[in-house]
Amino acid sequence: MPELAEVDFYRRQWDEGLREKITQVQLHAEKRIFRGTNPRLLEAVRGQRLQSSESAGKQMLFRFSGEFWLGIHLGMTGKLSVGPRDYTPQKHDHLVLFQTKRALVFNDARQFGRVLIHQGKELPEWWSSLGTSVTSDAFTQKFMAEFLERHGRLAIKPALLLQKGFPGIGNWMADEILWRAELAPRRPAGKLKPAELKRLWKEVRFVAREALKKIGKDFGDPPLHWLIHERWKRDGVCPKHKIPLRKETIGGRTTAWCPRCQPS
DNA sequence: ACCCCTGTTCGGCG
DNA sequence: CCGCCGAACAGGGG
Repeated sequence: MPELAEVDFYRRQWDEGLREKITQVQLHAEKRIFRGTNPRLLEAVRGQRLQSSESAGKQMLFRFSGEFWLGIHLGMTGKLSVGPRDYTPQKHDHLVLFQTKRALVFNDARQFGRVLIHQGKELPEWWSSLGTSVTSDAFTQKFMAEFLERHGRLAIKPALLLQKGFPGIGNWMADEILWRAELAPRRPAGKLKPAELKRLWKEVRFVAREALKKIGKDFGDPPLHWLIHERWKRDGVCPKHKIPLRKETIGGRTTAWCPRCQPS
């Protein structure tokens, strides 16, 4: 499920446990979710305090005392939650960090997500090598255009899903952005005119900011007139024209768009 | 039973 | 070596 704003929402769930010690660690060490890392390292998090958390795109980073870093990616079905101190871990709770007053729970049924553990003074490499946040000052129209140029033959829809260039943008946000920018999803990324690039850049930032505001805080609903409310309906219509949306697989992902707003 | 899925990664191909 | 595509991953829900 989670894209930019949902990821940030889930990250905040564990904030309740900031500054408090981990008293016990339960995990499913053999699960795919720990691929590429050593789950045994996590045992040593017992006795350490959760110090801070942040998110970047679809990635989250939790910092613990003792120079421990925990990275989490939620994949398609991952979520973070808080349970009571006597919480009983469920089938897909692959990592549960107990504190005196609560349990910090990571659940992921499909295990497309990932947990990474790192110990050391420096930020882990997998964190520092992430792309430039789409809401930052560094994400300029020029910066975006140069990225699209490097993937010039790729359709704009799958280009928006490249996390190196658009960290946090996922399937629904990409469709929302293209609909608002009035760009057909199959347009080659490298062939947008200056005015189109400007609209795209504006809407990338608008949709990201607005989603963070509405969803990131309390998982509220996206604004009423947004495409997201129509895109998964069987008979979804353009919020603006009320005509049926087109739906096709583009770059392996279901894509919905309005043929009138977004002409080829 | 069958088909869908807000995500990444890897192998094959050009 | 680079970039793109489809399949695979694993499970739940309609």
